[in-house]
This record gives sequence, structure tokens and C-alpha cells, in this order.
Amino acid sequence: MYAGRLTSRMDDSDISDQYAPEAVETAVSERWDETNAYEATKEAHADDPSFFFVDGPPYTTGQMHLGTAWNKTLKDTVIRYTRMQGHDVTDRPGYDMHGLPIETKVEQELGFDTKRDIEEFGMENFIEECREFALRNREKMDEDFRSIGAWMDWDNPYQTIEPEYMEAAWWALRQVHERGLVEQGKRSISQCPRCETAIANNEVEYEEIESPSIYVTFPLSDREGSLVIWTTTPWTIPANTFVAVGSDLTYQRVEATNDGETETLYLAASTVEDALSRGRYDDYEVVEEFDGEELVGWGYDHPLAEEVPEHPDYEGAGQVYTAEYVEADRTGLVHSAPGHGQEDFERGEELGMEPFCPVGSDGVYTEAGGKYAGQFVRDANDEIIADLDERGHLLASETHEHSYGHCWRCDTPIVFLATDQWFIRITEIKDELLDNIDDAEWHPQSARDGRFRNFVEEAPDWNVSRQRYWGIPLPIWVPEDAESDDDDPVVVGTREELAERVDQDVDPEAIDLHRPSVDGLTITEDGTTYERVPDVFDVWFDSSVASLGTIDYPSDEAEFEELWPADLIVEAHDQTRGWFWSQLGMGTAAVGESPYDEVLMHGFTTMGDGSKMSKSRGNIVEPQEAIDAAGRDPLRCYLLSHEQQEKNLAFEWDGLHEMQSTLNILWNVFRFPLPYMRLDGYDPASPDVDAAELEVVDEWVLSRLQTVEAEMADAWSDYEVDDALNALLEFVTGDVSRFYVKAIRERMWEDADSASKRAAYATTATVLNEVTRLLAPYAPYITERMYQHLDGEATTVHQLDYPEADASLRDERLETDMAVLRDVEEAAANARQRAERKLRWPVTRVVVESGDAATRESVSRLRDLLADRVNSRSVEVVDSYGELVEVAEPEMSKLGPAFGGDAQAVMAAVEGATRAELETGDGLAVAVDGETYELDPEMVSFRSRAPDGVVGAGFDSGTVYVDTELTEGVESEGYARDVVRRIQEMRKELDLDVDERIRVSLDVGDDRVAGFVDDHRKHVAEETRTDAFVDGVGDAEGEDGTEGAFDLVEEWTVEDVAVTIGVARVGVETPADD
RNA sequence: GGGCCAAUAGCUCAGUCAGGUUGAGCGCUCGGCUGAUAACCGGGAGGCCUCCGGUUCAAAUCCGGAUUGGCCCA
Repeated sequence: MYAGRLTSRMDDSDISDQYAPEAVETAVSERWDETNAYEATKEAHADDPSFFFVDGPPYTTGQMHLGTAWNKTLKDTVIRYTRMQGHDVTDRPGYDMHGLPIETKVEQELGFDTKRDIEEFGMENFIEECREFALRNREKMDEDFRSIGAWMDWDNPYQTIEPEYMEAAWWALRQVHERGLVEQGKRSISQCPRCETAIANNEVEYEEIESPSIYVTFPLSDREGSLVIWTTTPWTIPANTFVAVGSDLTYQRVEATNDGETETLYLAASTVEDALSRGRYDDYEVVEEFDGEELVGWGYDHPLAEEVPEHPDYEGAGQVYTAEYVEADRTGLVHSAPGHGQEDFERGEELGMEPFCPVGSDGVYTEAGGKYAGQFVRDANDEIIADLDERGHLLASETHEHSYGHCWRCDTPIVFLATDQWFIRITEIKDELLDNIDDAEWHPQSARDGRFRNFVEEAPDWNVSRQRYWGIPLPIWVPEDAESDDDDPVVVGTREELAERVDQDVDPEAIDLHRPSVDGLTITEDGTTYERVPDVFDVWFDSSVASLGTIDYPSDEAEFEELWPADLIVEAHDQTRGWFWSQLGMGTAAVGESPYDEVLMHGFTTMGDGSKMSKSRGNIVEPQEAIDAAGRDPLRCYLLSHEQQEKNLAFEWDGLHEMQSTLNILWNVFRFPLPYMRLDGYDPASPDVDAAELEVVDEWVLSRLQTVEAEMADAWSDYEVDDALNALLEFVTGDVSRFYVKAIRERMWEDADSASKRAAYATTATVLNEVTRLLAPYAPYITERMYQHLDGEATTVHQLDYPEADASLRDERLETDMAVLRDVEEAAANARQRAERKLRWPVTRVVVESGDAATRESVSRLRDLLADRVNSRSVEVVDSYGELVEVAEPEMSKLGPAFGGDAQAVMAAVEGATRAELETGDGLAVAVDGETYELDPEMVSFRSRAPDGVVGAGFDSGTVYVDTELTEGVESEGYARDVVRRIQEMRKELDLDVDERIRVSLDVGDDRVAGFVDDHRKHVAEETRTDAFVDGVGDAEGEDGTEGAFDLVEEWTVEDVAVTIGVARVGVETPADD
């Protein structure tokens, strides 16, 4: 139990005058810790229906940045909301802790350059370093995520390096294998020659580089002439296997001459001009044309046949084929090497060609590279170009700037190699994948049907193997005898199974599945001995089983039965090709289902100008910086008040501070009624509006509250989290602060207890209680602070139920009426401002003119409230205001010709005259210097104007006229209220308690005005809690026979009249005397 | 090079699906406020709705193209 709850609840001394996020958040954090609020919240919903949320695991290299802060804030808000809606929510956070990025960081820390350094250091040591690095970072990130108020199960995160998690990956692969989708094979992959491993396509970063750009002639073997190809990778020419043409392109045979020598060249028609000019030919002649198809089957000689003796020359190699990747660019003939390029590989596979790759995993030519063996591929470019030149095969040699893939971690340009890898053949189950896409609901749906579906349609087989150390070892065992290649590999699914099948003794409970502990294990079955392939999983494979790993499947089967698949996942749009995809692929391949039912896809944070935040640009905004500047709740609300679905958020400091101001308004609304409630002993914890004598503004604000709740529910049903928040904040600032609080100030200030005051208390308390809960998922700290002060019955506001709209409190007609009233009020304020009549001074009359019957009815129904709001003695509602005066405007184009030299004078006389003044009975006329001028109707136009003393201002469906004519009564009340205002100001300056009594001395420097004020002494006394008016201001202290000096004397100027006011406290025992 | 998304007031964004006088907040400026007053509220100024075409009686909105930025992919 929270000690001193009741006293702290009603003692508002600790509710600061201004919203101080830091103080609120510190106090609330401490309270959460003391009371185990998080645990209490989960406990409160433990028996509710389950909701399986799966956290997309952030990678443990860096710290939280603004984007991850947004991500976790959104998740936290969704989780809190879902709990308050009555769900037992799975909230296990996750971390992605394996993979090349960490290996590279550790290599850098240890000063390593190559894999050999790692081998020398010892794999086990290296893996230990990686583990420590990952754990160290995870702890830092835990701290970061907690610091923005994310309530997740931080004591029990899922970590991809734990045996239970790694086992989920093994299990999934075995499932996939049982469906026959696991395959070893050569594929052309992006290889980082430094890291000596394949890297995933989404790990490739593109940068501009300068490459050789060469045009090479391939001599035809069965006819005269040469094919001309173009390439930026001379080092792939040793592996050339075929040349590709476009079936829909036209090719030409040209006789090109240079220095009198003629060559026969073949290339695409549209490229001849350009290519030959690059080759510096003097002239050329087109001799013959061919369709691409006609070239198919032509043979040519490998241009580096002698340098690379092992070049492909088997049946079918060294010929022309069609391929879809050919474009009418450069030469329209494409040098194709299935041992390198990905498209070349695929086409080669279709054609049944064995890929030839004379390059090792380190990017160095092997013995198969012949003359170039031992050289790094890009270093060999120059020599290859020189050799081609020497053999007369070099048509042109230039350089070319283009974007080229680099390893995202070490920035080394990648090479494409056909190597042995392990694949999941997801192309085999493409239809199933596309079907499963439709089983998940996305927010926004368009992302699913657009970019996601496009991607899945195009997705190639999934290469899951990496030739590295820090990862989940592939649970694949193959026969140690290479000749038994045809045998099925053994895929082990669990630790238990491992222990049963391997030849060695293994304790399934104790084994760490990381390398090298599993490397030496062998399996012997049916006389064949199997050894594990040394690869580890691509790190994308790890996170693809997150929905299993979160619930420790397969080691814990019960949770899987109950929860799987995930009800919701929440990530940014970069995961379309990442985690959204890898999960779908794995769920489909292993279990045949989408592993998630709903996806909420948010955007990225960018700078205010929409540009990327990046370290290199030095424009990173750290979450901590934003928290320091504005607070956690303001940051959270700022992030969540922008469109959440797909769109990026352009961060802006002003916007963040604005959100703090908005929450400050909430804070003021919250603390405003507290002193009055305390004075009257009113407990805001359980207000009863049904029993209260509600006034029309009370009914209205309660109705608005229901409407907002309905709007929020509607928005939340589509995870329009920002719409819900903005509707609520708009209600707080626009309806509660701007209108309702203003409307009830008088009732709260009332001295005596009254039903009206009680109704205002009940309404205000209801609004605050519900707003607190409605906002709680977004701004967990300030709402907790408010809840504990207003109620505090429960351990935390976050364990409560989310408010729902109560139809019986809704009154749509009243809301419409009030909207009209507020329009009219605004127009009236506008008119007053133009008449320079401040609101404190009453006006005699306000006329609302509208041609719209509904508007007139709305105003009529709220006539008294309107009169009060606009401070008018009366309100009239008319369809047409009859007192308008028509005022003349001279038409000079007509007056000029008619009156010549007198025209200027006539114009001046007409200008501003009323119709009545100009009408003579049978026409229009104006008198100038005693002379009368007859006017034709077309010489004058009229416009309507309010009569003197009346100012009009338009609103949506009409016009408001404010009659500001001064009467004694108006003046008298105006001055009195001005005096009241000054006394109140002084009470405030003296920091008097709300109910403290005073004595007042008034010295008004104008007798007439003094009389006005005297007429209202009783009113002034009531409004200011004045017990007695006394003389004495201006006299020396204590000489007036009263009890001494005033506590405060001030000189004011009220409408140019000097007013000196003295205020003195009255002791409690002093009886009030008038 | 391809796919998707965005561009509206000085700034941040609504409005675009379902075409019909562009709105809000902040900032600026001028006011108002009877116990929220270092708070709060209102008025005003401020827009070729990125550009070029098309459809239509009518386009910020629909269609096509361009430019710039973002994400993803090659």
C-alpha cells in the first residue's frame, strides 16, 4: 500500500503552478518502482483474453535513436491501450544479437583485418568477445527504452543468442526441410571479399565509384567478324561463358574502317553510332541486319583463351543466347558469366550451364584463373585490359562512374561469386506466400497490397548460410564422404534430438549451440557418417523466427498452442523487405501460415526539411536531448501526434515544445478546480453526474466527452493512433480549457455551497478522470500523477479500464447548438473588438441575424447562456436585421459627365449619405452649398451599414450585431467590474487564500465614476470577499482610526480615471461588518 | 535503373479515398480575460495548394509527365 495516499491525494501543495515534466516524471518513476506498478498492471489483466504482441528485435550495435524511440513508444502505447481494453498482452521485448555487424565491430576493436586474424585469436575467444559486445549493448539499450517509459518485460527479454531461441531457428529449418524446401546449391551471391562471406542484398550499400568501362570484341569462330560487348568488370571476362542478345532487338553487321583497315563487327543497331565513335573508327558501313533470334547459336572464341586455359569450353559454352536482361544499351550484346553475375547465373542455369568461377571467397583468383591466379580480382583489371589489347580484342577503354554495391559494415566493394550456399526455395511456394499475405491485415492496407506484394512476387530463393562465426550454426549434417552427395542431409530440429543422434555425449540442457561446440559433432546412421556444415545462419534468419522465439517454442509448446500466430507487429516501413518479409517467409515455409495477423507500419524520423538524420551529416537528434528539453510525455505525444502509418516524421524542436505547452494546458485544467474542491471537501474520485443538477455547459462538455471517446475508439479500431490522440488533445484545449473552464469559473468561485457548484465539480471531476485514462497510454507519467491526485484507489492508472462512450450522456443537438453559439460568440468578440468595447463592460443588446432557421433555433435555445458569454443585457434572434442603414456610394463614371466641374463636390456630398437623406419622395437629390442636384439612380449605389453605435461581424451562417450604446447602467457596471478585477489582482499578488476575507479602501479620482462604484459596493464586496470598505488610502499609515496599514496599496488607471485601492487582510476572528 | 511514399501559410501538418469558396497549431502582430494570470483566450496579416499538361461546368483533390526529398530494391 502506498503510504499516506489519502493525505497526498487531497493536498495539492505538491501540484506545481506550472507543468514541470521532469519533476512529474521523476516522482512517478519512483512511485512505479515503490508500488511495482508494472507488475500490478499485468496482474490486473492476467485473466483477460490473451493478446500476442511480438516485438521486432532491434539490433544490438547502437543505442536508441529517435526512430527506435518512436517505434518503442508506439509499441508501448499500443500495449498499454490494449491492456486497458481488457487483454493479457505478451510484452516480451527482443534483441537481435548475432551477425556480421557485431563481428565487424569486434574485429575493429581487436584490430583484425582478415578471417585469418580471427582463426589465430581462436574462434571460441572471438565468439565470446561477440557475446560480450552484444550483451553490453543490450543493457544500454534496455536503459534507453525504459527511459521513455516503455513498459515491457525488461527482466525477461528474448535474445537471439539464447539456446531456446536458437533452437527455434533449428526447429524452423527442420520443418522447412521436411517440406523439401532446403537445398544446397551454387548461387551467385554478393560476397564481401574482406569479411569472406556472403552478405544479404539488404546489407549492400550503394556508392558511386569509378570503374573501367571497356568494349571488347569476341571473335566469331564460325564466320568472319566479332561480337562487341561492354563491361565495367574486366575481371569477370576470364569466366565468360556465353553472350546474350535481346530477342526483340535488331542487330547489324557493320564494316568499320580505321586507318584503312576494315573490321567486321556485330552489335545492336541503335548502338552502332555511339560504340564505333568510342572505338575511334573513321567510317563504317551497315552491311546486313539480323533479329536477335538469328544470332542464337553463333559460336565465338574466348578472348582470353590462352591466359585462362580452364575457361568454359564445354558443349554449349561460347555461344550466343537470348536473355531478358539485355537492353539496347552500349552494344546490345552482354558478356555473361554465370560464375559471377546473378542474372547470368539464373540464365545459365536455365540453359543448363555449369557456372565457372575462378575466384575464391577472398576475391583472389584460384588456380583456375590461369595467368591471373593469386591476384585480387580488381587488381587484375589492368592486366586483363592490357592482355585484351595485346590480342586485338580491345575496341575501347574508358572509365565509368556508377553506383556499385559495398559491404555495409566494412565498406569494401562486393564481388559476385557463384558459391555453394544453403537455400530455402521459397520460389517453390510463391503462391502460398501470396495467399498468406491476404491473411494479415495491414495498417495501412495499401502498403500490403503495394510495396509488400510487389516484393514478395519478385523475391528470389532465400540464401540462409553465411561463412562466419557469430551466428546460429546451421543444424545441417552432410555425409563426410563427398561422393555421397546425393544423400539427403540430416537436419536436426532440437537440442534433445541433437543429443540423441550425435555420436558424442551431449547434455541437451547444458550445451551452448554456438560454434565451435557443435562443429565437431558427428552423426552416424545407416553406415554413413555425417558432419556439420561449418556455416552459420544469416542473421535475418534469426529474427524470422521471432514469433516462435518470443514464446520459447519448441521448448515450450503450451504457449504456442494458445497464442500463435501474433496478433500484432509494429515496425517501420524499411521492414517491408526485412522483418515483415522474413517472418512471412518463415511462417509459410515452416508452418504454412502467416505468423502475424496484423501489421502496423510506421515511418522514419527525418529532419525538419525531410532530409535524413545521419551521423555523417551531424544532424542526429538524440532522444535524451529531446527529453531534457521537453520531457518524456511531451516527446511521446509529439511522436504519436503525427501520422503513424507509413509516413515519415520530420522532427522539429518547435513542435516538441508546442506539445509541452499543450500538456501544460491539460495540467492547468487539472489543477484549476483543486483548491475549490479542497475547500468544500469535495472528493473528485467518484463523481456522480447522474445525481447532479447539471447546467447546460455541463451537459455539453459531458456530451462532447462521449463523442471524443467514440471518435477515439473509431480511430483506434484502425490503429489511427494519432487521430485518437489529436481528438483528445483538441477536446482538452478547445472544449475544456477554452470554453468549459471559462464557463464555470464563476460557479467555482461562489462562496456558498450550491447545487450548481456541486454539478460543476462532478462534471469537472468526470472529465478529468476520463481524460486521464484516455491519455494514459500516450502520456503515462502525467496521467499517473493526475490519477494519483484525483483518485489513487488503484496502484496505477494503467491497470484500469479504458473509458467507453456512454450514449445516455450524448446529446448531439446540444453539441450542434453549442457549436453555433461558439461561432456567434466569436463573432461578437470580433465586433466588440472593432467597437473597442472590452468584454468586462456590458452591452445593451446583441442581435443575431441568420437566414438559416436551424441556426436561429440553436441560438434561441441557448439565448441565456449566450447573453452571459457575450456580456449583453439582451439577445435578439432575427432572420433579417431591420435597422440597417443604406449608405450611398457615388458612381463617378456617371457623376463626372453629368456635373462637370461640380462633380467633385457632389461626390463628396453623396459619399456616406444615407438613402433617407438623399430621397426626395420621387427621386434622389443632394444639396451642395444650398444648391440642389437631382441624381439619376445609376449615379448612386447603396450598401448596408449598421446604425451608429452598432457593430456587426459575420459568422458561418449569419451576422452578429453588437449594440455598444452607453447607458448609465452599462457604465456603472463596467467601472464596478473594472474595480473588482483590480482588487482580485491584488488579492492574487498578496497570495491570499481563496477564502480569505479582506478590507478595502477605494479612492476614485472622478466623482461621477466614484458614484458608479458606490452604487455597486455590495456587488464588489461579494465578488472580492470584502468584509468592509474603509477610508484611509492616501493618508499616512494608521492615522485613519482603522487598524493600521494596508497590506497592499496600488494606483490603477481605469478608463483614464485614477483609482487607488488599498487591501488589508482581516483576521479570522474579525466579524464581517458591512 | 525499378517499386512505393511525400510536396498545401514563415514552420509543422489536416484536407486528397468519395472533385464544389484551402483549414488548424506554432510563430508574428494587435487585443481580451472576475481567483488556471510567468497561465489562458480572441482578432488580424500571411497561400500561383512544387511545376507542366489532360479529364470535367468545376481540380489541392482524378489522370499523365517533370522536379525535389524519403524508404526499399537493382
